[in-house]
Amino acid sequence: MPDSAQTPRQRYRAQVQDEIKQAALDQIAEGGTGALSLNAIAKSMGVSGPALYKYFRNRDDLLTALIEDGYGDVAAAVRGAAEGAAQLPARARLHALAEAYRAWALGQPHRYLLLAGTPSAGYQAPPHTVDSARAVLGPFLAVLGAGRPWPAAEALHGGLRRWVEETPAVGAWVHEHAPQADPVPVLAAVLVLWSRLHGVVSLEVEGHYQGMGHDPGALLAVEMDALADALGLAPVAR
Amino acid sequence: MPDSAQTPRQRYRAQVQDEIKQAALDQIAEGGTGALSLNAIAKSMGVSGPALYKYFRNRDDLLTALIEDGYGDVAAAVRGAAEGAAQLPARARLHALAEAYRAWALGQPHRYLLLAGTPSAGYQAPPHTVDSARAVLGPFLAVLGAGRPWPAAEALHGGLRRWVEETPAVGAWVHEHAPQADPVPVLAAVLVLWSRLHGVVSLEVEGHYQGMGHDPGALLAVEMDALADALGLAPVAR
DNA sequence: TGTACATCAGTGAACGCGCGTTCACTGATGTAC
DNA sequence: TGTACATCAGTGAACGCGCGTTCACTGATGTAC
Repeated sequence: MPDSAQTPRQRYRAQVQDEIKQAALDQIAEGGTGALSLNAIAKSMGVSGPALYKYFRNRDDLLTALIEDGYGDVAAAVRGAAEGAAQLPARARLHALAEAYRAWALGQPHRYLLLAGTPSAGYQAPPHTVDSARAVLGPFLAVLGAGRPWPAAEALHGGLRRWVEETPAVGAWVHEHAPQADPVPVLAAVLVLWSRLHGVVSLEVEGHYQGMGHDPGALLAVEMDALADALGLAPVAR
Repeated sequence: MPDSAQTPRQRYRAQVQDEIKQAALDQIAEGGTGALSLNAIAKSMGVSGPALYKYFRNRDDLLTALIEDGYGDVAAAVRGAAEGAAQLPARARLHALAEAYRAWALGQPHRYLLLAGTPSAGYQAPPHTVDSARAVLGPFLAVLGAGRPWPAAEALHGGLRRWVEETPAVGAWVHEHAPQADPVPVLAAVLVLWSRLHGVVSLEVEGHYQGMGHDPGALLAVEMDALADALGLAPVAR
């Protein structure tokens, strides 16, 4: 159904909804996750507070929408990098994907913190966001599946095998990105990848590297190289 | 000066101050970092709100005290593990230290989030806490200094060398724990260690592993083993 | 040892503020015949 | 094409709440002579 099939009212609704989200992001960018206030958003839009309830059921609803948008956006960034690097050897692709993730996080730190950080008091992320998180890591699977299984990570296999057996969606997800690989070692590798990515990038975004002189991008590259070594991906000429 | 040199009033003051901090931690444990409210603390202690201002200048002051206590506490836990593992080979010590850090975080997740997470809106950590963070990583330096420099991490050396030259305290800190080692490669190794530790443990504490079947402790062990391999630490019989 | 004074923990009232959310409503926009 | 009706965005008042912080004060505890 093309966009033109939307009634003007629907189109208007969607547009205002977007404006609200944008105003919310502006507010978070200034005052942090805790600073999200419906009243303040309304004021910044020149509209009364209760008007927002025509677009979001309540504050948590809006937060959830922001988080889902965020996951979608970073997933798109990683996917875009994967497409751009499709012709490169696996190790170079790994670097490109990791750097795309980092660049997204640095470009909009407040949105990154919305996804990575502990959400504000009492907020419970809906289970749907777990799927969204998977979309971010998907493109990495193709790279990791290209390596050999990593024997050192075998301690993780038992639990992950159980996960794959109990949750069909996980197997399907791996199969979609790395069709020829045994899913369990790939999942072990993606766990390592994820925690390294998160470790480097979240320390950087949260400002914990302040004062140390190193280049966080180089640290991320070091970590990805070490992972590529463990998976036996061919070295890249520099 | 022994404790008995304290006047009863000083002793009382310190005791009440501790009670306030404990009540604050209880509150954070229930409602998250954002739920810290002076009035609520006072009520839980059966005391009027303004009374707390005799003990902390304001809300941020209390938060800062909690954070410094937290750093001190986790540093003591790691130090304790280092003492307990002093006779073990380097690789086993590395595992013991990392596991002590993880155990502390899991034992009091709300305190961990206080240190690791983004603090609440507008709060600025005083620069003193950077030193406190160093105390946590100190015991790791001795282990890392026992390994060979890790050539793959050389991309980090330039920035770190500048850091050491500009900040004498950093060189002194490394020297204290790893006297015989060149500080720069040790700092590179501790950066990798820190980000891996943070990556695994923060994902676990923040609940992002929910649903995946793996044992996060095994993931941490895999990461530490990989690091030990890179540093050439002798393998440990299992 | 007893008395005068200083210190200081804690109180209660008050200030000014912003929050999320509900409710009954107005007025404009769209729809059906 | 014109009219009656339904939909729905947005308003303003209100509810009840909790927040951090200040202020002048009371009354108990400690100190000095």
